[in-house]
Amino acid sequence: MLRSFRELCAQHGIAVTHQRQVLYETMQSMCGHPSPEEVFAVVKQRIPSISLATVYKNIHLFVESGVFRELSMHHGTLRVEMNAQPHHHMVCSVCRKVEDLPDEQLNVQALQPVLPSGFVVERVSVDVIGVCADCKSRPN
Amino acid sequence: MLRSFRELCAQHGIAVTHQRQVLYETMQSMCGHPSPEEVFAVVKQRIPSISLATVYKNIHLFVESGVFRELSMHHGTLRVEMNAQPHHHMVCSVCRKVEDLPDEQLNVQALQPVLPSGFVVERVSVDVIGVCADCKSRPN
DNA sequence: CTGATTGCAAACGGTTTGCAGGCTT
DNA sequence: AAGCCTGCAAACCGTTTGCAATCAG
Repeated sequence: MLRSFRELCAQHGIAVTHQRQVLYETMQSMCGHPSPEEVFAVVKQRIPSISLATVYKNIHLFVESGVFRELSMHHGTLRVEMNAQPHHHMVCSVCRKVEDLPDEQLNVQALQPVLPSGFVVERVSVDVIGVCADCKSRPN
Repeated sequence: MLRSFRELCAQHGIAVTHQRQVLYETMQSMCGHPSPEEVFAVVKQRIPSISLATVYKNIHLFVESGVFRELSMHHGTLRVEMNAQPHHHMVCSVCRKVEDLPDEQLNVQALQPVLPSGFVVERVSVDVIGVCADCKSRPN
């Protein structure tokens, strides 16, 4: 379970640099889902000369090599829901296309979430993440 | 079911303008979840003089007044998942804070989604959307 | 008539890129 | 030694804002 950063890098085929190691440790130590700017501010305390570009490059490297994951598979730009029916989404992890999935096709009531008290639920949204038929058949 | 745009505006307390009406009709007619730029390109065919700023202003107005909804409740900036355990999310619709919800606290296997053939599922991600305790207690 | 809405252009904020020098392997 | 990685500054792109002219109620 407790493995060194060197091993982790070897496993993912990426070089071990000081910036990379401090960034990794910092991200692991931060709770929640901080933004790149927030991570940058903390890393800067240990490496004052680090640049924001390096933080971005390495966060992407970590995500691409599978060390971390992206929080949301959705598009980066504003997307609006015009479908007024209750429904959920199928998201393609390759092309990021989002398709609707009618609520009846999912047994959402069965979820029965155990939540901390104080959180007032408005609705439950399910994303079925995978690879769409188009991306599956496309060679690349 | 079939109600006029005038009625819809009256109901939401917003003024009826030509741009607004064409934008609404265009968005309703586009399938999927087009970006503001994509909507703009289509609306421009009917109103060549319309500006992108107007499209943005009105999409926001539609979302604020409840005519449409936002596709994803997540932050606009890049957020990374450092928690390697299988889990889901509780998202506050007010402050957009995201908290983790361990997979065991949700009966996800019970969902049994009915999917179109050709879609290969990687995982199912559940967002429990609501208002967190902090935002609930905060007066504003 | 009054306030809301529009189109424009400039500003903005988060993110990416090109590049010269430095570090890892 | 070869190539990857860093820091910098400029570019980028989606989005927002300020403003004067125009429109809806």
